[in-house]
Amino acid sequence: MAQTSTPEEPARPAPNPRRRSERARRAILAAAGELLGEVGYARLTMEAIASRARVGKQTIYRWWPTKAAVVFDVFTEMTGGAAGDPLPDTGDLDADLRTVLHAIVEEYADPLMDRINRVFIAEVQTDPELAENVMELLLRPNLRAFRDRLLSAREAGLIDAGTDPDLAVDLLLAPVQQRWLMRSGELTHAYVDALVDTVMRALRPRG
Amino acid sequence: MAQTSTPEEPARPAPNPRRRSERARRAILAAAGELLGEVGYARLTMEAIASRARVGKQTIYRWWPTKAAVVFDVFTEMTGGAAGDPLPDTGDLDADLRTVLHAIVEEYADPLMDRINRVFIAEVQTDPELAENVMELLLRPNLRAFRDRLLSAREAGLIDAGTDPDLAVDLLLAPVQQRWLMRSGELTHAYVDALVDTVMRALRPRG
Amino acid sequence: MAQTSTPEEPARPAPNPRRRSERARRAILAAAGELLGEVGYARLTMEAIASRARVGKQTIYRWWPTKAAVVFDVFTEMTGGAAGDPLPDTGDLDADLRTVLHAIVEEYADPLMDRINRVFIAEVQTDPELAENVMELLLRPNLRAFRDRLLSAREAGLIDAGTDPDLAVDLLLAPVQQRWLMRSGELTHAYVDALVDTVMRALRPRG
Amino acid sequence: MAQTSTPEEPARPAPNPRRRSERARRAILAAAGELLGEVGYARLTMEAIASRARVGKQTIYRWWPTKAAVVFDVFTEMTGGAAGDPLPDTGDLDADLRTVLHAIVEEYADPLMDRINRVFIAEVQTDPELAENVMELLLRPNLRAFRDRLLSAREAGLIDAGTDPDLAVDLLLAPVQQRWLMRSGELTHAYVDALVDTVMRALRPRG
DNA sequence: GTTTAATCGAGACGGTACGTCCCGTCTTGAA
DNA sequence: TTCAAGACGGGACGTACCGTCTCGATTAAAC
Repeated sequence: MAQTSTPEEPARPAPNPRRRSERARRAILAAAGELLGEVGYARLTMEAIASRARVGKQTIYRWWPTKAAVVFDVFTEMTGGAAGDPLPDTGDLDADLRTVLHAIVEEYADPLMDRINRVFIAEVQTDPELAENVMELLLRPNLRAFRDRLLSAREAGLIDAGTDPDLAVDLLLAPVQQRWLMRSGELTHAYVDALVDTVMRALRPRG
Repeated sequence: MAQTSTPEEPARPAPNPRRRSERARRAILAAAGELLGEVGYARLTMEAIASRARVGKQTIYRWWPTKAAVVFDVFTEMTGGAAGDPLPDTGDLDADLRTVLHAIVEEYADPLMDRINRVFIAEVQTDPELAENVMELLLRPNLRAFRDRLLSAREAGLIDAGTDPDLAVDLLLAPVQQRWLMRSGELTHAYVDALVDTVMRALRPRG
Repeated sequence: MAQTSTPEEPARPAPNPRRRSERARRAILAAAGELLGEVGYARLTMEAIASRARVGKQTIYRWWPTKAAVVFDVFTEMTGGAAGDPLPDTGDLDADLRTVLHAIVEEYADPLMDRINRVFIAEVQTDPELAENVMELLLRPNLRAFRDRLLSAREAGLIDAGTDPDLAVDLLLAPVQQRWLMRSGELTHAYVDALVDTVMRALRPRG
Repeated sequence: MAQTSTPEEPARPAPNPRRRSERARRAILAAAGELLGEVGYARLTMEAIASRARVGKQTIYRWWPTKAAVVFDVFTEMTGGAAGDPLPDTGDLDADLRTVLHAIVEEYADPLMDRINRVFIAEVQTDPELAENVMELLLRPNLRAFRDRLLSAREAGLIDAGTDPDLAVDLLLAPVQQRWLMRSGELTHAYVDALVDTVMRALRPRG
């Protein structure tokens, strides 16, 4: 989750994870989390993390290649790997989608989540390896959960047999994420309801 | 287009734009553009821009508050304010949308555009003022162009009278931008075609 | 006097001495001098000098290549280039030598001079370029002063015409410096008197 | 020879020398010696010694308090405690002195001896405890050997009865060591011969 | 011969300082 | 006044070593 570099350029002899200090790991992630809240990502420094965690800088660099990697672990530690829980399946597809999308809207409304999510979006643009990590660990599981719910609905005949599930997922998630990301419009529950209504109109089984 | 700070805090006597050196301005933007291509945004420094442009650092700081502002101007200089051109209106809404979305896909496929667009996405997460500039000058015009085309189609009875044009725009653009942004899936012309098909199914006039 | 490196390896564009800040120069030398007295040379750090002098570290590194070079300038600033004053010439050679050697003994007895002199002796063992500087600016002038006095005495017929002045200088200075340097014996005025007596016995004109 | 600290401050339970690994001791001294030759004393690090010797750092710190102490043992291991051998006594004092001083000149001409001797000179300026060790184990025996030879010559009536043997030793050794140490002049056999000649002139029995 | 406690190789740890890179401001002539 | 140039005070970087501190895995002394 932490290691982002693959080609091992400078041949530093690779630290032994069995001897890693759990105490230091926790202190670093805690310090990073606190500072992230206090000063934001741009003004977050490795030096400040080390000093707040009462840890040598080397101890951070030994286990994380970059500031982004540390923050990434702060995040995964926080959410406890909740990403990818399957969607509820009450039989009422519209209601289930609404439930989950409302929850997402709530999450984006939380200032800490907002901030930390924006950090990833920003970092991911620059660091392709981090991008892959974020995709694989945070996004893809969610996309899959939606996809699975839609597939089960398709089998139940609730949506058209010809529906491309990936496209359907994009139609449900992308507008929400886009509004949040670009602040291109208000992100309300009403918006989500209208979104689900409209998308479902396109997915309904055709004659 | 350059000044991103509004309240003129530090009482520096506000440079006189009439005496501004056009030569320096051009050299700075050119140097910034080149370096952006060579090292990317994160490793782009004011110092390097100044040195490449054979310009004093002060000359940059006199006219742009931040690195992001410089790059922003590089971008607007490049696109020549093309943002916001109205969509073609051939009467065939599906075809018009496809045309424009295919063009967007092409743009994202251009490495320089890809890179520079990612810079904005990243910066915008941190700098709310830049965010507003980007929204106002780059995004909103495009959204408006789509919106106008959809409104004209609604008037022509091609899409349902109850259609929320903002939501419709989101449905057409967000999936494309999302795929590009998060690299969450291939961004092909076939995808765009399927997208337009599906969205139009939701928008068609209902009995 | 400060620059100790000759081959200009990394091609850093060589700072312009005309624009050098006298204020910073003075502050750095003052801070270095104070700290040298407080913690000694081994525990003296560039960081502490910079911080005490309220100066960026780069400002030190811009003008001095090493800690030793800074301390070297502290020293030359202190002594004001006094090295190399000609010896008194009262006509009484023995008395003149005694006067000067007693003064040297006093100088070595001063704790600050002791400390700073030891720094040079130590550094000079490692850094041949500094060694050359020290030799040329601090030692050689003194050796020359002694040599000149002995030559004038030889012309006056006070010492044997066959005397090698360089050897004679060594006989007068080396034992004093050696005792101080290696702490191999007490360095008293009585010792100096006996030394002059004995050496003069070797130098007296022979039949 | 190794322990330079006297009062056993930190109550660490004092390692048992009987269980000491001879293999490790040799490897450490060998590694230190090699590295000393390769990178010099200033760039010699405990870490490098440990790694080259394939030894834990603790094993070094267990038996030597400082880098200087290690190098000191490298040296004593090398010379095998040859310091302090009595001077030859052929009856011809001048010849005996010349013999020994020529040997010293040869020693200083050997690059490894030159380097290692300079290390001690340098270290001794900073570390008074090491200074005492070096004086006691390396220098004083040599001084004593010279002194003894001169005393026997004085008894034989070869030099004046009033001669202070300590001063006489200084007159013979200090100029040689000084020239080597400060590189203040060439250190040739001719120089040594002239030195002995001149000094002996001062020491000859007076009417 | 076994036991057992100290030493060993290894290397992670909390730290300090290094020398470098930029930041954004300030100062100096020349145009 | 603006410009090119670049020195300045400062903050953070990522690295190198310091000397201390665990870890098992050998030893070698005492049983």
